Amino acid sequence: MKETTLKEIAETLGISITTVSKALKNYPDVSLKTKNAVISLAKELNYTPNTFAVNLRTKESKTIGLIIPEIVHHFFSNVINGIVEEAEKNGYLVIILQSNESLALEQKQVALLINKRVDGIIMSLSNESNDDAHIKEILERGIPFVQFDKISKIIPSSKVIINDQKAAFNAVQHLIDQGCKKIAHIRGPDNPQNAIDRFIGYKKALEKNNIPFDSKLVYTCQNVTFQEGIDFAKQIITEHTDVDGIFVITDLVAVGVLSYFNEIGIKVPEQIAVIGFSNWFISQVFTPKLSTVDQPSHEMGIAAFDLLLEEINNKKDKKAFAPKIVELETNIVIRESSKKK
Amino acid sequence: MKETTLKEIAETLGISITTVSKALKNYPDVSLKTKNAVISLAKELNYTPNTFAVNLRTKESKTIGLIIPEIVHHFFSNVINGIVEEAEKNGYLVIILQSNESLALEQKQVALLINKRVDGIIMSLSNESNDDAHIKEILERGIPFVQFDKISKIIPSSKVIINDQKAAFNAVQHLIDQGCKKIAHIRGPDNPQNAIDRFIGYKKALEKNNIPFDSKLVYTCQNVTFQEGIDFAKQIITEHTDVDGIFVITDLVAVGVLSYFNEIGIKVPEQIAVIGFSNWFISQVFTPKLSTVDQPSHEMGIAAFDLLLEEINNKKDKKAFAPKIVELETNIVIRESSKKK
DNA sequence: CTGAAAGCGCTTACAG
DNA sequence: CTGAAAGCGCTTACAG
Repeated sequence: MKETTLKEIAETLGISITTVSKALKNYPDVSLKTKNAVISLAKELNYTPNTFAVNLRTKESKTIGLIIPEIVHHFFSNVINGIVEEAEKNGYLVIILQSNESLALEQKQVALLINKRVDGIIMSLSNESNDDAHIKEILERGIPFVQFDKISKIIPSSKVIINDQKAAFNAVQHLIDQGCKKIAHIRGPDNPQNAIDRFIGYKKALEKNNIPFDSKLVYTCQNVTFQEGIDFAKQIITEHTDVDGIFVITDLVAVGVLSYFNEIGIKVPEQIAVIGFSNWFISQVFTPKLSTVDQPSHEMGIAAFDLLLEEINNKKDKKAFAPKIVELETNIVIRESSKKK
Repeated sequence: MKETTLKEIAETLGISITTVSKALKNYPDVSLKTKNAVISLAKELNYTPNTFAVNLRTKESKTIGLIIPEIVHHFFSNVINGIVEEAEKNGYLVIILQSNESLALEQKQVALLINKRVDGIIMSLSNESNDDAHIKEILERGIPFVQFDKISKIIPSSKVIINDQKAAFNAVQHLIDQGCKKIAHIRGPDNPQNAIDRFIGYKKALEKNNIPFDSKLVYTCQNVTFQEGIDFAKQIITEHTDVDGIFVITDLVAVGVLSYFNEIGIKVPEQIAVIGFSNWFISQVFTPKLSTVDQPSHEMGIAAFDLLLEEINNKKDKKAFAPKIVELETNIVIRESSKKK
């Protein structure tokens, strides 16, 4: 179908393209009469400015890119939700890409977004990411960039994070307060900073309470799945008959643990207390209800977009911009799976 | 940062812009020597074609729009996943918008995407949608368009659907086969076609088995939430002490039902059998495990994108395109919540 | 208050 | 094999 252009409106009205453009953009130096004529004709013809031309002229697309490891994930879909909503409110659209936890895909996707000339990029790294070249390229090209959740500490960009060490510390301290003496940890993969930090928080809590750290009590997820929860739960009770508490990297895995314990009749929390991380929806409806650390996912999305927008605007105004780090609060949510007392 | 352009490459090499463009696009009528020189300089300068200019010239953006009611929803995030993956494979990017089940937002978002001149639009209607004007505008403008899941039957576009009537019929028949005599239905809101069709399937199954239909046994969700499951479960057992089966519009609500029955000690399936719809992840880990209808969400996403791509390509070739309807198979998944025998 | 003109960075039909 | 030129549809500095 033929799209209406400024030229057509100008010709129909017998005025110049310049004036039509100004009238539609409400410039002050157009007579009211002309303005009204233009606006009403534009409306009649269903005129919509050609974004491709506008983008080319203004060098911005009012579109940002978002790369996340997994869309089908309670935490990430909530973050997406926050970003998309906040972006729309501010006149921006969001292109979503999923790295599937693969570094190769992530690199390709960064290239796609650079190529697409999005106004900015928001990203959470894949578990495989241990190479920064593609991230550095984003910064070198001067593209506004915000990291969240799984971040690279050494990349000097804005970040939206939580204090994983502290949150993990509190979760483990809570288990200790409930009387747990031998606490296992099912941790995340080796690369992600948040898995590392939660592990450090676990160790620090033990140390603080004079409980010796035992590396044999630490189990490392490869894929962070429900099934791994089942498998590690089995392994833990086989290898350590006296474990009485488990701190798990994330709720999905923790629910796997609970599910296995339900099946073989281990009483939670009486025999073994369990606490997860993320406050996934399922955690509050599972039996027993899972204790966890609430992460403000929707708010993280909003904060990430806001930081990006600030950087985009500063860039437009040619103002310097120093990366900012926003740290959001987390809360321990105590439910049935850890309440021994 | 300054971006490299064709012009710069041309000037550096002392050749024309035309030749540079052709060399990079691998036209056959460029000497190998020139081609190599261009390619290697382009690489060195990190050249990336300016998509804004390419879009303007070619009149396509290799970007599609997706409007869904809710991102944070197991079914929809799986569909998004399928669409985003399939799009990327075919060189397309996906802009996501969420209508939040609001007609007003949905209308605004359609306008945004039209304005953005995406190459096509994929959409699932909001529960509020009972007005087609904005959808018709998509078609009138000749924008390739595919509906899925919550569709408008009368809009002549391509569609990816399941046979909701049949699937619901089978689910209810299954309850009857288990010996249920009085089956309640917690249905979805009034507008969505799939809620209507599932309701019809429910009625047909009763009819087929000579069970009288009783409108008092039908409960209508407004927001399709976990909490509504709890509330309706309570209402059902208060109002009808002899209900022995419930067919629920979707798993999220069904899990609410199960959760309430767990709490007050009603035995599922012995006293009341329950079956949901969608095969949400949680359904297989809940106690009791929820019977449900498996909907191939990821495949729906792939099919929707493929239909859209076909229409986009036909439009480019100026070929006529007749809307296609793809109906995907569903399967009943029988788990603990409905197995009386 | 109005408009001619340049230019954003590309693609491609056409000429040589 | 190479290149001059037109044109995609806008925006905006500038002149009148």
